[in-house]
Order: sequence, then C-alpha cells, then structure tokens
Amino acid sequence: MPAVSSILPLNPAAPASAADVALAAGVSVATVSRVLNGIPGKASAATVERVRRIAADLAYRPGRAGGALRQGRSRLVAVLAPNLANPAMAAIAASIEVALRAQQQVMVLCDTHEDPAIQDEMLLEMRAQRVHATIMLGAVASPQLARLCAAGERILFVNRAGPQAAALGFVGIDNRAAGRAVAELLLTRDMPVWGVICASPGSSAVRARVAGLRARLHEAGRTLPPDRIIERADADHALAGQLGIARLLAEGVAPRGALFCTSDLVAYGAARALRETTLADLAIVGFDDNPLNDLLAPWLSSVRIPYAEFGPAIARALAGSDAVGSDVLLDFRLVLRGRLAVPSASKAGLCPDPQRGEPL
Amino acid sequence: MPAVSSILPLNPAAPASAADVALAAGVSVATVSRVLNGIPGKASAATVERVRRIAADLAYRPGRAGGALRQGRSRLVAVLAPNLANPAMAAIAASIEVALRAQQQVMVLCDTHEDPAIQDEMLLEMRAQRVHATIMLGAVASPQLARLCAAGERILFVNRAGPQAAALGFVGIDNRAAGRAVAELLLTRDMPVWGVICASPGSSAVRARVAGLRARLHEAGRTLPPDRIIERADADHALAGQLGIARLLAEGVAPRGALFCTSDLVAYGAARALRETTLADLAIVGFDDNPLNDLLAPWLSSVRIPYAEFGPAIARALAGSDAVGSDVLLDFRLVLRGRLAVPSASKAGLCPDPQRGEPL
DNA sequence: GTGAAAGCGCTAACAT
DNA sequence: ATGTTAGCGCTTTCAC
Repeated sequence: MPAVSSILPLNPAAPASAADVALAAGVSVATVSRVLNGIPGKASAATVERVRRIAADLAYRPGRAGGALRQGRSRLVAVLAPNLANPAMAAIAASIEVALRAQQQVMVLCDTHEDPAIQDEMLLEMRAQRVHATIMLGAVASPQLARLCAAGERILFVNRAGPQAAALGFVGIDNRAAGRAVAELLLTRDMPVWGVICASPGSSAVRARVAGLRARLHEAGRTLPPDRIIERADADHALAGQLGIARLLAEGVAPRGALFCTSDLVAYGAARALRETTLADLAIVGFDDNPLNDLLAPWLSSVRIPYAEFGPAIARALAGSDAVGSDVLLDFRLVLRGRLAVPSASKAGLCPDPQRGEPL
Repeated sequence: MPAVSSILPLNPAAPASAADVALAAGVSVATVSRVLNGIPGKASAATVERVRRIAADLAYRPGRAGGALRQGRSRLVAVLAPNLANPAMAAIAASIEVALRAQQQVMVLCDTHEDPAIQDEMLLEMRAQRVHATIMLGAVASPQLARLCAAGERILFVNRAGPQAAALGFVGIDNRAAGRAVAELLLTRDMPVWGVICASPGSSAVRARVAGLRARLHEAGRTLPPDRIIERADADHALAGQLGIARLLAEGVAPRGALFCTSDLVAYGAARALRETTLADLAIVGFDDNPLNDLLAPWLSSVRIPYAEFGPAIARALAGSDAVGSDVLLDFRLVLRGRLAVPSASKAGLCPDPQRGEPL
C-alpha cells in the first residue's frame, strides 16, 4: 500500500478542502482558514504568501456548508416576492442580486404568489437554511411572518410595510406622498379624476397611494366619491385593470380627465380595455414606471420608483445591522408622458391605429 | 444548579435541532433522522407517530447546513441568467422556481450580465455551495464553464447550447426550426424580408434562428443579402433594435414587408425607432412572446417560447439524472398579430396616434 | 427496531 | 505566529 495515495486526492474532480491546502502548504488547517479569511497579524508574510499561492493553485474555495454549520449562518439572503411575473419585482430582484454579490452573499429568490400558506412555508425553509436575512418584497400577512418578526428574526420589508416593526426595518418610497403628488399634478392641470383602479388592495403600499390621492383631492374640495374607486384582488394586475374599466364604464360616466392605477400593469390592462370598448381621451397614471414604458406605453405617466437604488439601500440595511429598524425612504419621481387618445376615426376605420395593429 | 435548565433550550428563539426532538421523544437522533426522512421499515409505527408529533410541536425542520455537509450536496439549484431585466428571463426563472420548490429545492438566481468573468466567478461560488445542479439560462463561453463541463459537473443548458455536451443536457426550443417556420409564413404571404436585427449574435440560439430563416428563404430562391442582416452586440436588446433600424434605414431601402428580430426586446426598440423616424408598414416578428405583447404590442408577431413549460422540463432533467445529456426540445408556436403601420397622417398631425400619446 | 459513534469542512477558543 | 482541539447538525454505517 503506497503511502503516496494518501497525499493525492482520491477523486481529482472533487473540490479541494482546507485540509488539502494545509497539507500542500505544510501548515495547519487553522492557519489556512485564518490566512484566507484575512485575519490580520496572525500569520507571517511568508506563510500568507505561500498559503495564498497554493490555494490558488488548487482552485480552493471554502465549502460553504462547513462555515454555515459552524457559524450558524449561511451567506444566503432570501428574497420573497409576491409575483415574479411582474417586471417591477424582477427589476428589484436584479438590483438586489448585484448588491448582495458585492457583499459576497448569494440571493435565493422565491415567489409567494401572494399566498400566505406558501409564504409561511418559505419563511420556515429559509430559517432552516439559516439565511443571513429575509427580504420581504411585498409581504402578505401570515402567521409565521408575525411570529418570526416578534421573535426578532432578521427580516426586512420592502415596498409594503410589515405587520409590525421589523428587525431590519423598511425600504421603499413614501407611497402616501406619491399619491398626494399625483393629486397635486392633476389639480394643477385642472383634470378631474375619472376613476381609480386598485389591485392588491390588501397591500399597505396600495392603500397609502390611494389614501394620499384622496387626501389631497379632499383638501382641494374635490372629494373623490367612493364609487369611482374600484378595488380588485386579482393576482394578475393587468386583468384587474381590464375588469376595473368594465366596472367604471358600467356606471355611465364617460372617460375623461385622469385614471389613477396603482401599478403599471393595472394601467396596461385598463388601456387595453379602453381601446377595445370606447372612445376615450384620458391621462393615465400608473406606479413603478416599467422601463418598457418609454418604448411601449408613451400614453402612460407613472410614478417612477427607483428600483436600481433598492439593491444598494437593502444591502446597506443588511450590513449596518447596528441601527435597528431604521426605515429608508427613497425618492420617487413623476414621469409624465402623453394621454391615451382613442379616436373616433379609429373606430370607424378611417385612420389606422398603430397601437391596435393592422391585420397581418 | 437545577437540572431542568438542561432540558429547556437556552435560547427559546433558536430553532430546534434533531437532538432536541430526540430528547423530547426519548429516542436517539438517528431515529429522528430516519423517521423524518421516511426511511421505510426502520421504526415502529408508535415511534414514527411520536417523533412526527413532537417534531411538529417543536416546529422542527432539519437545518440544511448539517445535511449539506454530510452529503456533500445542498438543496440549492443555481440559475445563471445573462440578463434579469429581460422579462423572458424573469419568466423562465419564475417557472423554474415553482418546479424546484415542488422537489424541495431552492433556487439561487444570479445575473451574469453576459460577462464571462462574472459567470466564472459565479460558477465557482456555486460549486463552493455544493449546489445540486447549475442551470445556465443562456451561457456565454468562459474558461470555467468549459472546465467544469469537461469535469462532469451537473450543468444544464437552457435556451443556448453549451460549449460541449453537458452532463445534464439541454432544454429549449428548436431555434433553427423556428427560424424556418417564420420564413415559411412570410413566403406564404409573399412578404419580402426587409431586414433582420440580431442581438447577442454570439448566442447559439440567435445564430440558429437567423440560420433557419436564411436557409428556408434560400431554398425558395429568395436569398437574403447579408447587408440586410444587422448584428448588434449591445447588452440592452431594445437599444440594439433602435440602432439596428438606423443602420437598415441608412441603406436607403424603404421599410416594407417584414422585419425579423431575434427577441421581443429588439422588436420593441425597432418599433420605437420606426415610429420616430419614418413612414412604415411592416410586419414585425420577434422571439419570446412576452405576455405583455397582447396588451402593449398588438403590432408584434412573435415566436412564443413556452416558458411556463421550462420549469417542469428542467426539474425533470434534474431529477432523472439517469439519462445523461438527453436534450429536451419544447414546442414553439407562431403568434400572429397585426402589422406596425406608421401612417403619414400621423406624421402630419391630422390623426392622433395613441401609440405615441397625446401630450399631457 | 434502535442506539452509538464517526465524520462531512469549517472556524474559533485555547494553548504554545 | 502557529498548532491542537472541539464542535456546529446532520446522515449513515455498524453493532446490537
């Protein structure tokens, strides 16, 4: 039995371990660990140099399972989103992923589908993964969420506020102020609000947006009648928009002035329904400001939520765990585009409507 | 020193461990593990019952670090996408996430930004995480990718083929056939191809799409001149579309017939540029068929890639690791919508263009 | 059918 | 400056 075989790894394809590096460098695994983790003043320059070189030669990278087990924490950060099909969620997730990577962390992304049971299951699984933190990108109320928040788990709320103060606070925009800002604009232009379509009405963010709008209108003496506000709980926001328009039209008020939608997706659905069913000349205002709007929806004004800034803000909130529960409010911005004009001529077929498209 | 304290967990907030369950149930940790992993015929019905109940009471869920360390594999599945801002990528990711969850696995999502260096870094990190598999949603050629494939790592290619045969094979559509199908349609309608705009030209999928189109046209004696094919390497596909149109127009051929774009995003950019700069009456064909097309781009026909089916197909490929390298080709479908008609009247301001939007 | 014990790879406390 | 050692929580022989 040749002693050499104990030196070479049995399976050359298997990743090197700290022990392999230690053996090759003639030091202990502890030294390898210290050097590679950059603990200062704990190794001679020569040792550092040698260990670094050999680690590189062996393409060594510490297995994360060992570290996670030892430290009780993995480098995973969970992101629980209610609907990944929504481009806004994808945009935030993309921004978070970049920011986390800069901190040597890895994003786990889950879709709760706005379902409390699924969300609870995921919260428990992420706890079993000993994630470094859990980011609720639009939480829905659920038993485990309340329990874990109360137990002081590292949970951060984004966009929608949590059930109570969370350990890691909140990152988002001031939705109430955004609603007020839209009202302000419409008052300035003397545009009445024809209707409001509100999807995911359970969300604190959505409620704040509508509340802000109503409050400012009320202050100006233009109180919005409740029957002009349609609430739809459909998971598919675009569908909510289409159905919302049907409801608004059913009340017999001709579309005129402005339509307030609580997300861009709602606005897309609403515009689609308007084009199909009626003449209209409406300013439509959405929320999110999907980057595709400039290309595909020049008739949509929108409250731009600075999704690219979410990642860095969230990463900062996770890193600076000293300040507990500090809320970060990012700046929004009204992006004004055109009105949606569904011309009568288009109905009559006199004038081609490129939005609708000529038959192939 | 009260003996009781050794029974109660020191920190009630800390998750229960298998030892806690074993203690409470009066069995060994081995039994707990066996019962909860459902190893058959290894525990009496009474024991199973008791362990199950106590585990539930304590809200016990096995910490994943321990298991991963022991088994050399985590329950993580990595998804490396080139661009999460692309709704098509987000759609696939969403579908994968659901399918993985059904298999008790967890998705780690990363954005390579089409950068080989970033992709390599991520591949190594995922190996350190001992991921169960790595899914390359649009791989770019890179040294580690080639090395790991050769070493037999569990890598699955989606959409774009890998550098060589991968351990887990390929899932996607037959892009060449899709290109041919588009050509077939255009031939049937006797529509000449005005131009081709091709983003991410390094991608095997993109090349196959264009090759299929050209091959079928060539067979029909309508060979496509190379100067009508614009290749743009911009990471932002919409931008590629806009710039591609500029190049096509610069050659002085009036837009007429059909425009072939290798992704919907390219088509969005192209349409935008066409509306701004010229009269046009074009059939535009894209790839992906973003769900928003029905709402926002009724002038865009597209090859619908069945993204919802990707997740299940991928999950199957991961589970049935027996069949090595088996390729799964999913069915695509041509979705026909209208033409893009930029009317002369609209330029003259006689007829409102709802796509462009009236000023607010 | 069940328990005891080894060991996965890592880090941190303690020795030297 | 470096080595020794313990132990994180789990699964899996092996022995009974």
